Amino acid sequence: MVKAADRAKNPARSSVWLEKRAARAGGGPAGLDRDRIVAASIRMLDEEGLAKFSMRRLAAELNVTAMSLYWYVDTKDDIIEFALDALYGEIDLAAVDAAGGWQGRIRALALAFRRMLVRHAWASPCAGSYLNIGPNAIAVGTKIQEAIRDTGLPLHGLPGAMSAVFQFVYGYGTLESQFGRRAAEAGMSQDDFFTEAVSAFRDDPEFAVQVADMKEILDERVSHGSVSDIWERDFAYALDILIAGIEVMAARTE
Amino acid sequence: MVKAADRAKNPARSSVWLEKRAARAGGGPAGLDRDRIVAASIRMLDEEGLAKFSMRRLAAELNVTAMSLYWYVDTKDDIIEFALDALYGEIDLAAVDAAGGWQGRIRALALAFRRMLVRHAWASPCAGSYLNIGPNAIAVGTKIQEAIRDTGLPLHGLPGAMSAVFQFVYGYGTLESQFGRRAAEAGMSQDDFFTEAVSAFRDDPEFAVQVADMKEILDERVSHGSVSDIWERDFAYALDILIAGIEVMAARTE
DNA sequence: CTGGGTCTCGTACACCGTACAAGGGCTCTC
DNA sequence: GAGAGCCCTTGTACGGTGTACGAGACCCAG
Repeated sequence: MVKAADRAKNPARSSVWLEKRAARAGGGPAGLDRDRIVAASIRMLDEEGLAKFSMRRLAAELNVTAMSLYWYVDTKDDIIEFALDALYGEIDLAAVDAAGGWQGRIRALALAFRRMLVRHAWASPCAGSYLNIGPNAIAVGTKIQEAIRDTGLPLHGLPGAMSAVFQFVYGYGTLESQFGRRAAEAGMSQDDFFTEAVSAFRDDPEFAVQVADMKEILDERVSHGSVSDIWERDFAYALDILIAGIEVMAARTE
Repeated sequence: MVKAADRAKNPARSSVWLEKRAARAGGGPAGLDRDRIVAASIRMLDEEGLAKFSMRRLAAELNVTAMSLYWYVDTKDDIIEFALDALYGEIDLAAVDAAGGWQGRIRALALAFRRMLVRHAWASPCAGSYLNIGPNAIAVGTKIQEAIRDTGLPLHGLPGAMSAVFQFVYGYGTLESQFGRRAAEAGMSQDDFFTEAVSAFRDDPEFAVQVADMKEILDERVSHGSVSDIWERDFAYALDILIAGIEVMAARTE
């Protein structure tokens, strides 16, 4: 029974997870349920994207009216925050433990995180602007901390190292997933889309000099294979750099 | 005179910059102008945020009706894309050249990029989902390529190295700016906001074990100073890792 | 039978992006 | 001077959005 009046007491709550109230039971005639709402949301977000996702459409999917959802949830943002945390749950932490050494665990975590972002193109805009303090996000964060802690870096370097690796993964996953999303929306393959995007400045005489500089890199890129091969290769190389860098910094302070 | 019919021929154009049409002159009675529109947009976005930014509000700011804007611009998204590119123009590339060595130039570029993202909290959600192929973005990208090229890394490693550094900066800037934005929206200092966010799991008995693991890091963090000091320190350390990693990888292939 | 909680729905409000057509004012041509 | 035509601005309208509010429908306890 948290109605508007109660909600108004907490006007700028910055995350659902800071709300202490428990989830609604949900044995009503419509068979609604917070978990069902979140699951349906993820399905719709995956299929139609963040832009088309609306309370009315979600409600229709669940054979219910929009306002029914508000019994289980305070705002649309809360649904998205729940959905986002559920995505963190897709990351298989047991598999991470199976990898050997902190290097292996960091690689495994980075890859799983990146794959999650790419699989759900709506996730990275959300992850970027919410707090990510749900239980699944925290669990992933803890695993990350454990891995970073084992690098042998000094205490004051641990947060920086965590950022170096996982803010990179977030950025990379964002780039990759949004590129894929826009290509799909334009009805093109990623390869065609890449060609079109490059054409924006390749054809512009003002950028002729710059293009000459880039040409070598672009050519190497194209000759290497498809865009999706490139995503893999560059990601792997970046991780190599990061791990090498951590090893060096750890050795320096021994 | 690109009207709806013409626009429909290019239904899913993925960037303003792929449009060939030149900007509208704009000597009309209202003194409107694409540059004026973009400048006003940046001002409003800085002050009120992406969520409150609307065509009607922007038009009111310019003493004009919403539909007038559509003479100079095809969609709201186009305005944002123009505004975003203008932000890249704030990055002082001449100052970057003044820094010594590729290490210095990478540090200078990274810092300037991060500062830009933090100064304009609306920028990182946008930068994440648009293509960033406007003239200013390309100019920055070119400077980045030049710096990376001088690292001595093999050709096939250059894109990965670029990503390692600048997707990290993007991710870090996103985290920092969105954290600042949410704190401001909640009417708190970043320090208070941080405390509240941590409390979400610190108080939860389920996470007691995890918190024990984190405690050392959190304590070190708090003892080090304010949140904004921490942002600086961790960013610097992450860049140290990245540069060390690049140096190692370059040496390996010599 | 009568509450009162749990859940769903209908209606309504303010706001959004933008399509469309109707102008006003200017300049250029006859 | 009259008219045509372009540049720019506006009014109105459509189909959406999130969600506040109040009215019910159902069920279970007293």
